[in-house]
Amino acid sequence: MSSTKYNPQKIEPKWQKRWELQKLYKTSTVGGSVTDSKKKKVYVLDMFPYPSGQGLHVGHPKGYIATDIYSRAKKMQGYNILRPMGWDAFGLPAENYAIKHKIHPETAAQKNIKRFKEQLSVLGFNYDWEREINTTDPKYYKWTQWIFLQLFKKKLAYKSYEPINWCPSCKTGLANEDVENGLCERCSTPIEQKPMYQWMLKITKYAEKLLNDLTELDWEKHIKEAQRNWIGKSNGATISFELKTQNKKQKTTTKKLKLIKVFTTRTDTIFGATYLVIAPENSIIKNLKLKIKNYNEVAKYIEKAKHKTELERKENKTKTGIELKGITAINPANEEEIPIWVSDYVLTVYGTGAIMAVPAHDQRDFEFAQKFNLPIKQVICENYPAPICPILKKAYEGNGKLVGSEKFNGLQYKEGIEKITEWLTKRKLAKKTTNYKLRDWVFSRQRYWGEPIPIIYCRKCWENEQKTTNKKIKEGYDYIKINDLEYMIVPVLEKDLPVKLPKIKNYKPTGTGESPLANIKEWVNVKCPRCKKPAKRETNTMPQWAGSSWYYLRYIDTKNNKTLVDKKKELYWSPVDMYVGGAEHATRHLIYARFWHKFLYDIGIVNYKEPFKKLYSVGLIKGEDGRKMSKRWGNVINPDDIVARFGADTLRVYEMFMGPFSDSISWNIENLMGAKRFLDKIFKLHSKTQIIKHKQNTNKEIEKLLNKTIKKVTDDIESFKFNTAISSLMILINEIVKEQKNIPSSQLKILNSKFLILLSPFAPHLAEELWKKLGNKISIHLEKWPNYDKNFILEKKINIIVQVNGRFRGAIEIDKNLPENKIKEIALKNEKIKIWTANCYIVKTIFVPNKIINFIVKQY
RNA sequence: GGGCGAGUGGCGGAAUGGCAUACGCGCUGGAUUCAAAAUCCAGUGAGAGCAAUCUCUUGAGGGUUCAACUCCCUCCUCGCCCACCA
Repeated sequence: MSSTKYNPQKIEPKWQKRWELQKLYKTSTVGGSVTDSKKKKVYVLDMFPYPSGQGLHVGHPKGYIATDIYSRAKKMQGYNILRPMGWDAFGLPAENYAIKHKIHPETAAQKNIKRFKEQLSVLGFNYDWEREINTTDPKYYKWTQWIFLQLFKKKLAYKSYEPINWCPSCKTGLANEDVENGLCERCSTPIEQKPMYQWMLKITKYAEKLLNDLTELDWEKHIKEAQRNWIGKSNGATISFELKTQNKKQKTTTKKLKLIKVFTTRTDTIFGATYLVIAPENSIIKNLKLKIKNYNEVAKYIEKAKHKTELERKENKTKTGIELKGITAINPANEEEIPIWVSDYVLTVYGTGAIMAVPAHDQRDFEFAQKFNLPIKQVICENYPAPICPILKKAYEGNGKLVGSEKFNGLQYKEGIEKITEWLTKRKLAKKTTNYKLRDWVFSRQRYWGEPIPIIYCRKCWENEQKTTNKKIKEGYDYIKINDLEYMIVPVLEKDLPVKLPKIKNYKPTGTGESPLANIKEWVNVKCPRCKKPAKRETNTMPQWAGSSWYYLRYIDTKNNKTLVDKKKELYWSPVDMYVGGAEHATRHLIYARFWHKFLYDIGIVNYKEPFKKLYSVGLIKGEDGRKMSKRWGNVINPDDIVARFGADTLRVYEMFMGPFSDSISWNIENLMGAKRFLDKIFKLHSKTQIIKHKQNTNKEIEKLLNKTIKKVTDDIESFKFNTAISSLMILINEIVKEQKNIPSSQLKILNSKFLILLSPFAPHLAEELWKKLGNKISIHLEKWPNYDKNFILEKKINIIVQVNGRFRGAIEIDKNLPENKIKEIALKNEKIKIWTANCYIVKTIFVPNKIINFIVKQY
């Protein structure tokens, strides 16, 4: 009848089909029944995949297996579960793949999704596929566009013309987050700075909230730290330096050119500021043009700096620069006249784009000063009163007290910052300032495969506006100048959403700063929704990160045509209780999604401030050679092959048993065989006819072990320690196999049932198969999770460790909670202990109840 | 340069103040087999010993403690993230 060999190839597809037919994993609809909405919920979410052309490798499912186990266990523990899956299919990689293989991106995306879904389906996951979403579906991106319109209404989406990161290979602008070490994150091409019109999202307005609310989140520390660093808050002061032309007595007259402002966190070092440095792109330079005697040379330097890629700037550690001749600045602290330089080691995008250089206490300034022979003045000393300071070999960046700083001498540097800032502020020369490294999000891409930005440019509206109102309108938010003609920026009406991405033949990037959509006349030319006169559509598209910044909300209410998500349903299901994905998203997806979520909260769309309550990051599965799995190294392992050879349950158990979930560990086929053997052993135990001896007593030992195992597996699943959960299951099964002849059949049956329930989240197919074999009619996955009996775990007899002088010398079995003096008596009578206490007297006894007794002894 | 984390058998790892090396892999020996695979049994950190047993051992050094893989300090090595951010 039933086969005696464990045959996953046969049983796994069988159960997958049945589960699907039974709709075992359909999420219960909330709102319909009272009991359901009263039931506690758990929302378990994987970072949805980007369906690439290569398909999945064995590393991808690791996180999905973990969430599968977690959600299965939670369901059995009585929770309402939401566990959906979907596809993040817009964006550069999909488009580049499509261009390379000469297939339309839409066709490629569909093909890749199909392949991914097939690969996932053989692993036996409990996704509710009725809630599948796809970011490229117009019904979905309608709401991505809708969010953009809301951002626009609140002036958090604006147009700006400034130099941004440009990838010459992908032919598009990129966000700061898409650049790694000066290279394009997708294709590793050096990034250039190119000024162009861009849609920007004002994420900086949320910098403080994004930073502060991190404390509430139950996330791994390193992810939170990564976000903190990325936001990069620093408190300091903006200090004004007055300018002087070469004609020393005559200060510059133009009001605009009177000052240069710098940002510093170290006001205490201002007496050591011996020159100023301005970033080449800083507009101050152009404004000072007439005063600069060597302007031509300066202009040349600036031109050269502009053409350097980010990478060249960073790689070339030797500092370059040029002095602005004919113009100097006054150090507001000591009234000293100091030179002004231009150098590309100062960034335009941070602070004011100008710095006060303190070469004695900043290594970068130090290098620059040395190269150009500028004075280096030490104002912080480690020892105070300072000995004659030796000539510095490098900048002293440590702590210390102030010297050479007139009345502030002797102050601890922190106090110095306070006092000097106060002193300058009173004279209106400084202002406390906070700066962030976080920059506004460059939100437009000059590419085809993305959500169209729902904006229309109307010349007529601009003209009407000029005629009819005196209202001040603002460039970027309200109008835009293209080729010297102004246009009003008109948002698409909400009722006209979605703005569908037209299907076109030529979708290759143009490189002109416009997307290929610009060539589709019939799409670009539209009626203005305001004045109904001819107008033009925005042709840039949204970046890859747009759709993924809110997808977790849509799963709650996938089919809603009226709103993004029903607020009541959102109240019930949000926030995501368990979110699992790669750590590489710490400063991209996770920060963007938090930003959008906070915005949606502020405009009343969602009920909670934060989207993801708890977060675990998946550790990488490396190749057998220890390198990252990649086509390049030929070390990629395909999950389909593993499933075909060993079965999905083996793959699942192995990947969870490899080691700690967040660690990256190399694939090892022999270890995988170990997981297979574990499942074989279970199958074998169940297929053997049990020989039953009658009238046996309940086996107390195995009962105790069972209860311990229930506790261990339950706790370990909760804290994502799957490796030790599996190890405790192994211990239990080994013991059952060994002891089965000493276990009465009625007890063995219960034991086996409970074991299978504990196993079922890890190896759902095998557990189901054996569950049926035990005679059960209803799926094991609908069973209740077992409780453990505390009384079995709390043992009556316990082992107490006996130490002499802190060293282990034996263990004694005693009744639990025996008083110290009794234990002492027993221990000292013990033969083994006697050896170590002979001829000694006891100086001290350390006793930890039910754990240890330690005698400190000395020889007579 | 800054931030975060890690270093334990031949390997993946367990233990997070209280018997270091659970569990798995590998290896060695044996059973089974014509033979192999699979399976089962025994052993497996190092050193000494016939043995009971003892000594040493968690990257290095120091400290706290009756007791340290675990806590503190210094150093070394590796990994990840960020980086001319003033």
